[in-house]
Amino acid sequence: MSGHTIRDVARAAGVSYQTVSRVINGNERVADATRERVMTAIGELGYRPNQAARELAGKAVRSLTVLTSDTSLYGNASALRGIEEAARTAGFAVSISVLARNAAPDADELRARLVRPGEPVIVIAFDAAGVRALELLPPEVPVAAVVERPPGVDPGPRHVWLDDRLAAARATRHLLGLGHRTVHHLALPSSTARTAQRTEGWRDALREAGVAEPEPVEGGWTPRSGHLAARSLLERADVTAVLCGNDDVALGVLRAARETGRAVPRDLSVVGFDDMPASAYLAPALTTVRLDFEGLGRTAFGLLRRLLDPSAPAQEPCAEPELIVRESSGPWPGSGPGPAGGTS
Amino acid sequence: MSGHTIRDVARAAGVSYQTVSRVINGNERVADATRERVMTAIGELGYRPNQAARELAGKAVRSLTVLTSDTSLYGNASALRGIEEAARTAGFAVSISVLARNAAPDADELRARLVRPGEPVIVIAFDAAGVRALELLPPEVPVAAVVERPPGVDPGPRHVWLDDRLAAARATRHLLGLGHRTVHHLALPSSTARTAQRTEGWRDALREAGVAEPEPVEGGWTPRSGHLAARSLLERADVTAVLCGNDDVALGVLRAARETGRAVPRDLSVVGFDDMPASAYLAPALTTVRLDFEGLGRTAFGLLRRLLDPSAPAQEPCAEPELIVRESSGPWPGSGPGPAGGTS
DNA sequence: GACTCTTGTGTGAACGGTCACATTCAGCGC
DNA sequence: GCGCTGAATGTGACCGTTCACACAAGAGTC
Repeated sequence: MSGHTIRDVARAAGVSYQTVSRVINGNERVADATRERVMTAIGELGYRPNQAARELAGKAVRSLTVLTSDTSLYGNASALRGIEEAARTAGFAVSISVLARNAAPDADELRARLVRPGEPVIVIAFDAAGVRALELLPPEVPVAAVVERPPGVDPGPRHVWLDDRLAAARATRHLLGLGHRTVHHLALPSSTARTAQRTEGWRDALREAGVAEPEPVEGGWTPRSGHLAARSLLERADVTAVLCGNDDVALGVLRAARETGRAVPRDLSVVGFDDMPASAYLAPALTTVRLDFEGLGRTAFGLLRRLLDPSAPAQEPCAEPELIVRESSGPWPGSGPGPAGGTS
Repeated sequence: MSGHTIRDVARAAGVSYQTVSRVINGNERVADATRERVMTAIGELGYRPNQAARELAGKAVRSLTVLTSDTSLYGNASALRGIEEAARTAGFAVSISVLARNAAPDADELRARLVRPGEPVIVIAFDAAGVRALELLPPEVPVAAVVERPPGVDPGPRHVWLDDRLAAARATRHLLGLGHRTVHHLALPSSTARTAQRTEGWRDALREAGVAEPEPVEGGWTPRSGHLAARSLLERADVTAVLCGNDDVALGVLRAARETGRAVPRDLSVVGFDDMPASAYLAPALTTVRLDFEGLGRTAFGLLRRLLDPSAPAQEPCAEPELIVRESSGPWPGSGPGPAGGTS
C-alpha cells in the first residue's frame, strides 16, 4: 500500500504534521535534530508526498505538458527529448499531447486537452498547427514556445528558436562558393503567414551574391513530399543545386535525382537541414546543417521554469547551427569539362 | 477565469453541489431537467473540474506514464504515438519518462519517475533498459508492457508484442527463395538474457531450409552500429544476404557495402526491419518487414485500460508483419549472369 | 390511509497537504 | 524579577472534489 500520510510520519517522528511539512519543503526554521528524526521516519515508512493534495492546497505544481505535432519528425522528437531531460532533472513531470498535423485544434479542444487548468505548457510550434495552438492558448496559462521563427518585431521572452536564417544562409553560401550559378530551394511549409526563416536565409545569401533568385518550391516534411516536389524541379536543366527544408526532404530529392539520371554531386548538389543520425550514411552522405534541437528544448524548459519561478537558474544556451559538408554537394557541373568534377 | 468551483455552478443552477458532481460524473439518478440546468450553468461559467481535488477525493484518475528509452528510435516513437493517440481518445493524460539506454534505473528512481504512487504505467521494453524497468516496477502499480518477446512460458495478460519471429522467418525465406545459400544476420541487442525473437525466426527459416546457420552478429540500433558491424562481415566473400535487425542498421550496412565495392542487390542482398518512412527512398530502396508499432501501442493501452476497468471495450488487434519487397534484395549472385562464384 | 419502494436531492465528512496564525520557551536587557 | 524578542513548533481552517449516508417526495401495494 502506498498510503502513508504526513501525519503518519509525524506520529512516527514524535512531532506535529506541520513540522513534517516544513521538512519536506526544504529549509525553514526546523532544528537540525528534529529534521533528522523526521527524515529517518520518512525513510522508514517509505513515505511519498501526495502530489494531488499538495497541488490542491495551493503549492506550485512541478509538471508541464508538451504540445507537439507528429513526434516521429526528427525536430519534434529531439526537442521533446531535450525538454524531457531538462524537466526530469529539475523534478518536473512531463505530459505530452500530440496535435494532428493538418486539423488545427479549436480553443475548446485545446483547453480540454490540458489536464488541469493552469498547467504550464511548452508548445513545439515548428508547423502551423503548433503556432495556431500557441495562439489559442488562454492567456493565463504559463507557456514557453519552441518556434521556427519569432512572431512579430518583439518576440517577448516566451519564445526560443534556432538561427535558421543564418543556417540557411551558410548552407547557401557553401553552394555558391562551389560555383553554382544559383541555388534552388525546396521549402518546408511555413509555420506562419510569413516566409519561413530558412527561406529568408537562403534568399539573403542569393541576394548578397547578386545571383538569380528563383521561386522557392513549397513542399512537405517527408521524403515522399521531397521526392514529389523534386520530380518537377529536376526537369529543368539549370537546376544544379538544391537546398532542402530538411534531411528527410533531401532524401526524397536524392531519390528523384537517381530516377532522372542526375548523379549527385556531379550533376546536382543537394544540401539538407537538421543532420539526422541517418544522414551521414545515405548514398551519397548528405551535406547538411546540424541543428541543436535538444538544446533548444532544454532552453525552452529553462524559460518556462523561470516564468514560474524567477529565481531559477538560467539555462545554458544551445549550440550554433553548424554546416556539415559531406558527399552530396560538389562544384558546379558547368565549369569542369566532363568527368572532372565530383570527388569530395 | 479558471477558478470556478462546483459550488459556484451549483449556486448558478440552483441546486446543491452534490448534484453538480453527479452531473459531471455521468448519469446517475439526476432528473433530466436538473441535468440540463446544471449543464448550461457549467457552460456559461466555463467551469472545468479541478483534477487535483478530484483525485484527492478518491476518484480514479485517467492518466498514465509511458516509460521508454530513446524516443528518436522509430519503434519507440511509433509505439508512443499509438499509445498517446489511443489514450487521448479515451480521455487519459499521458506522461512520458525517458530511460537512459545503458544505465538501468534502480527501483527508487523508478518510483520517483511516476507522477504519483500507483500511477498506471506502460513500459516500452524493446531493449534491456526497458525490460529491467519492467521488472523493478513495484507490484502494486498497474502496468502494461510493449515487449520484444514475451517473458517465460506464461506471458500473462500484461504484455503485448509483435510476431517478430514470424516476420524474421518470412524475410529470411524471401532471401532463401532468391537462391541465396544462406542468410547472415545482424542482430539487435537482445532485450532479455534469451535470444531475440527476430534471431529465432531467422534461425527457424534457415533450419527449415536445411542450410548453414552462421553465427548472428550482435550490433546496436543505429546506422552507425550497422556500418561498423557490416565492415567485418563483408570481408567474407560468402556473405551474399544480410538480414538486419532494423532499417537503421540496414542503412549502415548499405553504406558499408558501397565502401567495400559490393553492389546491392547484385552482389549483396540487404533486408531490414520496421519499414521506416525513409526506407522506401534509400539507395537502393530497402526491402523490409513492415511492423505495426502504432497498433501495438494502441493494444498496450487497451490492455492497461481493461486492467483498470474490466468493462472497457476491447482494442482491435494490430496488423500482421508484412514483407515489403523493394530494390535491396535480389537473386543469389552465384547463379546469375556475370562471373560465377563468390569472388567477382 | 399507513406501509414500503423507488427516485431525486441535500448534508457532513473525508482525502492529504499548505497556509496563516497561535503558542511555547529560550535568552536577553532593564 | 519583569517584559521583550525571536526561534522552534503546534493548531485550526481551507483547497475542490467525491463518498456514504440521510432525507423528501411521489408511486405502488395492501
